[in-house]
Amino acid sequence: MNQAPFFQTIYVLTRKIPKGKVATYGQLARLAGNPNAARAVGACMRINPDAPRTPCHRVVAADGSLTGYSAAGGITKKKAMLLSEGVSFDGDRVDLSRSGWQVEV
DNA sequence: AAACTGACTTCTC
DNA sequence: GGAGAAGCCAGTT
Repeated sequence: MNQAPFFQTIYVLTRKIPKGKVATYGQLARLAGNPNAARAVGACMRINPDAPRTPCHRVVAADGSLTGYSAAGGITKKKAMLLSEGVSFDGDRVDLSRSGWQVEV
C-alpha cells in the first residue's frame, strides 16, 4: 500500500469502531494524536483504499451529520447501513448521545 | 520546496 | 436555526 503512515493510523482506528456505533472525524483525529487534524481524517476516508475493510460509513461529522461518502447512494446509503447496524438516528443526523463511539471511559 | 485541495471544526452574524 | 468565514492538519501535484 502506498498510503502514508498517518493514513494507516486512521484506517486502523476506523476499523476499531464497534458495530452499531459511530465516531466523528475529530474523535479519530484525537485518537491519532492530532485533535485538530479532522480534515486529514476526512482525506483518509476520501481515499479509502480498503472500503470493505475501512467502515468509513461509521465516521460522521462532529454533530452527527453524515457528510461525504462518494459511494453509490451517498449519504442515503450510508444512513441505511448505520441503521442496519443499530445506530440511532435523529432525522438525518446520528444520535451521538446513544450511538456515539465511547473509546474509553 | 511551495501551493492547492479536502468526507472537518468552531465562531460569529 | 441557517449561512458565512477563518483556522487547523496531512496528502498530493
